[in-house]
Amino acid sequence: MVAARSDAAIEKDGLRTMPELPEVETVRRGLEGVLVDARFERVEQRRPDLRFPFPDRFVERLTGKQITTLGRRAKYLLAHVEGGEVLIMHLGMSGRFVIRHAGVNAQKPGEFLHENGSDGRHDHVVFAMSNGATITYNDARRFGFMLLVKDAELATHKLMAGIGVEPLGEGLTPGHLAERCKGKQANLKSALLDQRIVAGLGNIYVCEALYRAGLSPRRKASVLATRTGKATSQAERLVPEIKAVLEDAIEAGGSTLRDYHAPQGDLGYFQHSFAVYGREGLECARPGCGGTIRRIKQGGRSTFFCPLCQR
DNA sequence: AAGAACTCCTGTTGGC
DNA sequence: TGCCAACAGGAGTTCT
Repeated sequence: MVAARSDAAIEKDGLRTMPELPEVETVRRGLEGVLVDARFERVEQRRPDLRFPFPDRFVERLTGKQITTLGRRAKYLLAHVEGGEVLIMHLGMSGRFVIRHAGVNAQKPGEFLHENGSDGRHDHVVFAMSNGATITYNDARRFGFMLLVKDAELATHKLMAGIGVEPLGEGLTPGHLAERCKGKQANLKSALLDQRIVAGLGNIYVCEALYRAGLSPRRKASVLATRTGKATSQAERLVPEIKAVLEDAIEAGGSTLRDYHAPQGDLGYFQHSFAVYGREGLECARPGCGGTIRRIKQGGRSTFFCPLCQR
């Protein structure tokens, strides 16, 4: 439970963040080098389901196939494979990939996969690639999943069809937010978590973006739009902060990858420091504010914010 | 129709 | 010290 961790523990280990857009993008970059152009030499599926059942003939449909590209949409990883199918992968809450390179840190028989004490019992899928790399998908909570769909059906697949704009693309503008939030009675927090409005934001980065923008998570989403649906100053303020907080996090994840010389390629969890998330009871970091970070529940989830400078 | 509540899961944490 | 309930949350599903 991140929020209740002691300051000392946070100081020592940093916060472990759930996979939101920046984490998924970092995982994508980490996997790209070992997946793209390689073939699945062996695919091991160790249980019938994760969050959803694995696709029919999952192993057979991948084995021997070459991966052409590894993309990302919202929090989904999209591996296009030879033969016209796309492997859709979602990390859920606790999903991670561990990369082992041939001759460097290849797994020996009976060896524990993780240095963190895990005994490998949550290692659900293993990809042995033609380049010698072994990629293991580990997911304790099994909120993640893998699906296979035809290339041509990806765009209309029900998981993809309704997804909103990519926040780092040109689609996220104050005008877009205004249009989608006009008249919306739900609070700002819920609206920004809604994947149909903006893709890839999760609990943490919504809290952080609202903090940076000085907007209260309790305000109605309709604050972003005028009566005629034009962007308000609040929307103008929020959009650049959403982009900035995500870019900062991707940059931090990038440093994690660059600094990664250790034998364990554990992709999926990165240590960040946040301005509000997990900081209940601590002083607001905004110069001159002096407020105290509060935690409230919105939609059953924790929201962290400063009641003094977020209005 | 929009929005809230419920559901899946397991490791970690805090209270007693 | 051990036991157990509460909690973390993405997102599909079900409810109001």
